[in-house]
Amino acid sequence: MGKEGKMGRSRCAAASALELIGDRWSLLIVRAYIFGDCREYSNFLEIPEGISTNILANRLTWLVEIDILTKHGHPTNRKKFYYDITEKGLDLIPVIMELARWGWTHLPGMWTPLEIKRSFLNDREAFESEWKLSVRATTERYLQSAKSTVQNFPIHLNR
Amino acid sequence: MGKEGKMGRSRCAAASALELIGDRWSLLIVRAYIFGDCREYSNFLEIPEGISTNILANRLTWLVEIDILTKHGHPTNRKKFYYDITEKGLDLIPVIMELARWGWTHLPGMWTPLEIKRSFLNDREAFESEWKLSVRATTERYLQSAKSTVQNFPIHLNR
DNA sequence: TTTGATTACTTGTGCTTTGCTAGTCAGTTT
DNA sequence: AAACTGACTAGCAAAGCACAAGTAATCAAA
Repeated sequence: MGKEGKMGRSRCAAASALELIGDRWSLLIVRAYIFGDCREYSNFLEIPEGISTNILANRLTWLVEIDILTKHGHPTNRKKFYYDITEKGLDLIPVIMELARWGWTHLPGMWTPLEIKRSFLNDREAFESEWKLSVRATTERYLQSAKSTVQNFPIHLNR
Repeated sequence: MGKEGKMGRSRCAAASALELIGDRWSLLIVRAYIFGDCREYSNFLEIPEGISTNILANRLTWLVEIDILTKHGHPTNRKKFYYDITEKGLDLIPVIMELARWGWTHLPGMWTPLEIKRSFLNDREAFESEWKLSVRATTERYLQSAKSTVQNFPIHLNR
């Protein structure tokens, strides 16, 4: 991909992080995964910021390449795929949350649930580990419901 | 500028923050200010990632426009300017540090002083307020040394 | 079993942003 | 007065992105 390119690749951790995920879309996609429950291509296409198809395909490939997401065949529908997130990806929660915190304290008109603000500011570590569990659980539920759909309507007799 | 453009401007705080400072250079410039003691145009030009002049001019204007930096005439040299940082700008310390933490824990070969890691991980709030003081002090020193240069060599008699 | 929809892309076109290099120009030093 | 500095602009090529259209595989319905 185009990312490893020109930049003198300093050994500054912040600069290198930005080199990998500092474009207009990567963090937004990770946010949509973690906080927006997106698991499939089509889910990401629907995020309110409006990403275009080619860029989405491009970024998903990239995020898999740098080991933030992993890609898997859908358990029951062979034309679908779903994405899982790695520890490295989940570890972006603090980055996204600090960005959000900056936004809600300095920009007008932001919509952020009070409960989220409160629990994040109250104990960041606890917030992070709770959200990690919640993300895993969402993936679990997503996969379960994929399977149960088939169990509930095995051969579409009920209509 | 080009930033407010296409994006549907969701009310998500993280997305809006990224809309303002989520490009390849803005955060790097703020980092160079806070952690690299850059105060003048020419200082920023020398950061190891290598920013080009037009982009730098553009981003500095932008950062002033969104109230992260402020621009001032140099106290003793009328062709120079220096930049000061606002509270809104200093409040990006946690964002930059979380990015750095992600980088040093997940990317190989990063150079980060152990003391910084330790003190950040030990108490983030303390780290932030200490650095804020340090940044203010650096600006103070920068301005003092500009003045004292003149005091030490008032009419350049001593060489 | 053909027809039509869905899903996850790829391709093509044009606009916008970036990156590099080379000026410019006022103020400063020599 | 000449050379130098600091902060930009200008010009152009390359990359990134948006929008529209197309494709290939799969699935569902008639």
